[in-house]
Amino acid sequence: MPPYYITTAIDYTNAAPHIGHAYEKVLADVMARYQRLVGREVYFLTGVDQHGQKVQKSADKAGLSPQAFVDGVTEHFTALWTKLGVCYDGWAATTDDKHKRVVQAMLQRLHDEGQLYKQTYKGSYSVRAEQFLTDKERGEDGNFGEEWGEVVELEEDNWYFRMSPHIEWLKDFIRSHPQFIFPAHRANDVLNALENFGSMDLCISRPIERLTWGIPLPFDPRFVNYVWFDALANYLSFAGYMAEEAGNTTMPDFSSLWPAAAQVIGKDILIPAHAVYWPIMLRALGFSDEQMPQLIVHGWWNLKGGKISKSLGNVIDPNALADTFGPDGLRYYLMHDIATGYDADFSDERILMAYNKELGGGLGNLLNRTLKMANNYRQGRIATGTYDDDINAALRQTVADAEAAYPAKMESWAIHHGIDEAWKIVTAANGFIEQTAPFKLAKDESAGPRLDSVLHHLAEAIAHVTVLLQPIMPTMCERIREQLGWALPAGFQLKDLHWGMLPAGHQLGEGVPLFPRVEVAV
RNA sequence: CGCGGGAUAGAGCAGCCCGGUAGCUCGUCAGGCUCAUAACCUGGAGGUCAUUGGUUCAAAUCCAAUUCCCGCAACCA
Repeated sequence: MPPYYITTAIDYTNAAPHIGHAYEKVLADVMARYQRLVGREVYFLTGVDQHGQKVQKSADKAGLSPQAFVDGVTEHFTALWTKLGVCYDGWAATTDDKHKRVVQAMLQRLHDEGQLYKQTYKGSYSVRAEQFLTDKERGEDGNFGEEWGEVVELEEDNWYFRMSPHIEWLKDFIRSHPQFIFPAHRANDVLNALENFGSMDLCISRPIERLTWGIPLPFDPRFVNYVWFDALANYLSFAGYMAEEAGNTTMPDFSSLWPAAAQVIGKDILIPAHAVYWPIMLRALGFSDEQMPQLIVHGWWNLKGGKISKSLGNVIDPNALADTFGPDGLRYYLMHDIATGYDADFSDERILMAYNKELGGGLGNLLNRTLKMANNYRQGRIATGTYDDDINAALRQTVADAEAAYPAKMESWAIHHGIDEAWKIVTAANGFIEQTAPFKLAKDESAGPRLDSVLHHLAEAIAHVTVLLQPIMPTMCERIREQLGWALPAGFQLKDLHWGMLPAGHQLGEGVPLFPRVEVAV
């Protein structure tokens, strides 16, 4: 089985990361961890898009060189990923020389093959916005509004990429490959957009008089590349594409990674960038239909009602949320309260509830009460014995059912449903305690064997939960296992789950609350 | 008639693809328990599954129409 190559959009280093950036990276990280859990080799690539006019302007404003400016902003991203446990294998920074060389090699090749051409464009140019204006920017009266400042007629040469010859192919490809875009309904959006696309080619350059902060065109030094062959190409360059031509060493083996199994992006950059430009770029470079990647298009976190709690601070700052609820608390919320591909409303009340009621009251409390009883009654030692009954069997069945249903949910990006499966075990185990009342069994000498079996079932069930939730809450699952006195054996895979992972005589640890209640006046 | 998404208990949502007693989290009310992070368990109240029509023995689920909300292209996940 080939490695699982998963990418995310690379974030534009013009401002600090917000909740949406965090969601996308955590989503990809959860899938990467899940794939590792099922034993697959994973290459997880994420990074930052550092070139462009906005960066150049922001850097000027801050009195920094563009590189110094992006380095500073980039640190906010890398620090957040470290904090949130986003564990990537490759870091795609577009100012990386390795990347620049590949982009130049790609462009040179397309140029040599006649897929690029130079043309003069004449139009209305806003000096203030530093961009050409189209009819869309015209106001009701047909003139450009004051917000554009001085508008002049300007003539400018630029390089273009021939996209028109591929538009019909793309339509056919999308229709015949429903797997290309997930969720499927987004494909209709793309096809609809393509109908109005005409025969537009893509402008891929800016003259250096206007933009210097970019990758120079190798065949025409008076221009730098503009956006797409820089930003989108990261998925190729950092996977080892054209490494030899570019003189890059120690790169991944491209042939084994491509096509990417999942390219996780937001719905805003599907059209036209990822669903139009990107596949056409790939095709122009010679990739076949079978070598097209799969796009995973996620929705947005909206702030409905704009209700922001002062006591929580700026509620959409992922750093503040991670400080309050822990990195894994935030990861849990971000994965649980949204269906992949759809939008959700961010709610500070909901994250507080998810943390206190579900993580604290549900999972955390289950662990804590189990360990307390085991330590009080049995010095934390597991005894398996021969006692069994229907109540025990029912709990084992719940565990088995959840583990049977879990993989399909995760594979299909229904992360919230995967979590639900794990939670069925948590709920059943809490109910199991009420049914069996180990605290009563402890007072009855003759009930000793049953008490042993009850405590064993609880500890074992929790161990199973930590495996299912491992991709979502890696740190907390490990902490739980520490308290259980148990660790995942080296090379452990999902299929290695079985009843009896905690052997007779196993020594449990001490219970310390892992999700201490957060008290906030919302 | 541009396209797409949504409409399910007080709130937020799942279920819809593959029709068969309407489910989850929270809130609320009443009990229970006492091992536990003021937590846990049980039960109740609360829903004409937006509307209308169709297919069917049977529709939240399939089909058709209607209404209302939310998005929709350039450097913003």
